[in-house]
Parts: sequence; C-alpha cells; structure tokens
Amino acid sequence: MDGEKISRRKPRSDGQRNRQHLLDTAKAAFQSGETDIPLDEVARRAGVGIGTLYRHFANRDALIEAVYRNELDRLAAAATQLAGTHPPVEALRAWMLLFVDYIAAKQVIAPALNGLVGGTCALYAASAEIIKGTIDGLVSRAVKNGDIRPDLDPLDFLRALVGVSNVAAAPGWEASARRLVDILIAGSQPPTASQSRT
Amino acid sequence: MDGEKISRRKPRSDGQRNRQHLLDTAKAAFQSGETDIPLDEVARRAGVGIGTLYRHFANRDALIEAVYRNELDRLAAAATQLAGTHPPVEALRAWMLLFVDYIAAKQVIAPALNGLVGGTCALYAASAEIIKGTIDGLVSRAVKNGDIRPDLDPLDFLRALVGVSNVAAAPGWEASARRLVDILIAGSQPPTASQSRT
DNA sequence: TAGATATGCGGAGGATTACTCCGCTTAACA
DNA sequence: TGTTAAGCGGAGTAATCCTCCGCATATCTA
Repeated sequence: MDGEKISRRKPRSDGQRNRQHLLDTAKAAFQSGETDIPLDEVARRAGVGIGTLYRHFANRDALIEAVYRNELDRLAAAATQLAGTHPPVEALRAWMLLFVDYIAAKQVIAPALNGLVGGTCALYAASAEIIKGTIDGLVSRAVKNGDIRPDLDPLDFLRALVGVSNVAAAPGWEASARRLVDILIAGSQPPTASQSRT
Repeated sequence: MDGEKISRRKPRSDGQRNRQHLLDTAKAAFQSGETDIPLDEVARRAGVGIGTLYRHFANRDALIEAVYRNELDRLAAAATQLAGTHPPVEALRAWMLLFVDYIAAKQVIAPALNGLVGGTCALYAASAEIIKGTIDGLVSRAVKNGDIRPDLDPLDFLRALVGVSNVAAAPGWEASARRLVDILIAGSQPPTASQSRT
C-alpha cells in the first residue's frame, strides 16, 4: 500500500540547495517576528520562484514544520548527550535550562512545541515522539534515583516548558523561565524532609 | 487631544443586538475549533451583513479580543471573591484550579492569555493590567503570610498557567494542569524544613 | 402621530495572499 | 555528447480581508 517511489537518479544538486535556501530564509523571517510573511516574499528572498517553494513544501504549514523539525531534533540530541554526562536530576535540570537558552536564542520553537504537546493537529507529529521520549527518559531516570516523585507524568514538565516558551516575547521572560525550572524541580521532589501538600 | 465624540442620541437597539449576535456567533465558532473561520461566515451565521461586522469590529483581531475580554474579566472577578473567603495560599491555589476548570469548559482563553503575558502585541492590552493585578494580589498576600518565597515574580505563576492553557487540546491535559498547580505551589514554598536549591 | 436626521445596514468590489499548472531549463546518466 | 526526467519559474485562479457608499430605520422633536 505504501507506494514508495524509488528514484533511479541522484537528487539534483540545485534542488537541494534551493530547498536549503528556502528553509534558511523562512527560519530567519520567523525569528525576526515576521511570522505571517507572504510565501511569495519568502521565495523572493531565497532567490527562487514561488513554484519552487511549493514544489518543496506542499503548503505554509509544511514549510513551518520543516523549519521547526530541525530545531527540535537538535534539542533531543542534546538531551541524549546530557544524560550520559550528568546525574539524573542534574541532567533534567540542565536540559530544561538548555531548553530556555535555546528559546532565548531562537524563538522559533514555541509554536512547534505547542502543536507537539497539544497533539491535535497533525503538524509536528513526526517530532512529537522524539521529544516525548527525550523528556520521558530524563524524568524516569530521576525518578529511579529518588530525586523526583514517581506519580508525575513526564509530559507535565514538557507542558510547563511549552508554556514558558510561548511567552518568550515578554521582556523579563528569560529570568522567569529559569525560576520556573527551579520551582518545578523543587516542587517535584519526593516528600523526604519537607511536608508535601495533603 | 482625546476627542471624545459625545452622542446626543441613545444607541440604536438593533445595533447593540447585532453586536451581541456577532460576539455570540464568534465565540461559539472559536470554541468549536473553527478558529480561522472567514469573517464573512461569522456575519452570515449571525444574520448580518459583512459591513455590519466591520462596523462593530475594526478587523479580525478586534473581534477576537472582544470575545476574550469578557472571559478574562470574569476570571479576574472570581479572584477578588476568592481572596475574601480563603486564606492566602489557598486562595491562590483555588484560583489557579479555577483557572484550569475555566479553560476546561471554554477553551477560548488560551490565545488571549498568550497575548496578555507576551505583551508584545497590542491585543488584549486592556485586560492585561486587570489579570496581572489579580495574580499579583493573590501571590503577594501569600508571600506576606509566609507561604510563598518572596523572591518570585507573580507573573511566573501566570506564565506557567498560560502554558497549561495553551496545551489544553491534549487528551490528558486537565489532570496534568492540576498536578502542575500543586507542583508550582510546592516548589514555591520558603525553605523552612526542607533544603532549597542553592 | 408625523417629519427630520443621524445611526446603522448591506453587499459589491478592490487588494492581498495561498496555491496550481504547465512549458522551459538543466543536472544526472549512458 | 545526447537523452531524459527532475526541477524551475511565474502567470493565473480561488479564497479571504477589508473598504466604501447608497439605502433603511430607530430615535428625537413638535
């Protein structure tokens, strides 16, 4: 059923180059706040025709997704690296802070994550499992180590981070985001010495 | 400079009625997920012409804002009431949970709050101060009572709630939101018996 | 009640944007 | 170097936002 078209030829070099130009142009535009830039304009800035844009990306959403996919994958890769070099709860904390830094540098991620955790729209569906698996691995390792209460859904952390990233435009947001990371970790510790609610 | 036009006549009854019809129609559409419904369609469903819609609401954003304004104001009113009947930290907690319930019932609020805390777009600016004042009052009362660390920005809580509300579409989001409220409160307590992070 | 008039209604239509289609160009292969 | 198909470009179509202006009617005055 899954008719995979096997191409005998190597993909054309100019095609790949144009595709990359389009991605770079769109990413730059989104980062600078031009989120609803006309696609004609994206094509023009990338130095290609509008037809070429639509050849590579079926519609606006497909282009946006392609831009965000790459960023999310890099974030997931960082988590794997952190998990190998830090104790569990530190890895979790470090990744969440990295998350914040990442958003600080490139505010492109927020909508992607929103769609990711929301899960309703088919957009970003491909990366969803990767990121979910990432946070799941970090949290479950911290739980096994006794640093985090076991009754928490790892997705809770992701949801909180998504929230932070969604308000990235506010002036003092970055400090706020760092505080929230610590609050989340502090509030998720098992009730050893302190008294938890109820 | 602020040339306020003083109208001698009472506003026409049909005008007010049509405006309300438009608001109700738009609200219903947004709640049912038709967020990018054409405005022509909104006007049609409301039984008025497109010109009438634009007479009452300058553009799409103005219509959306008008829909959300009312919801936010009601939320702020609830906080005032809670503050008068509950001890500080309980009032904060109750309001945050009410927030969650409110979103559960009507998922209309999320984008409004996003714009509110983000602050960049002029949208929702009018309600921003109201909600900010609301959370500020709740948190500062809890701080004075010694339930919450004093080094937290009240907006942090708002930002976290906005995050929760932005992912309201996911299946298990409601339980997650409640857990997050408790995590936030637990993580915000002053370090009395337990040891806080650095 | 009837006339005057400003407030409000309605929808045609201009401008903008998303997306399609198809003939031409050019990189990959023999 | 010739063949071939992958890829390019932009004119054109459809959908949507928003404006404009003549017509209708609710409110006010007498």
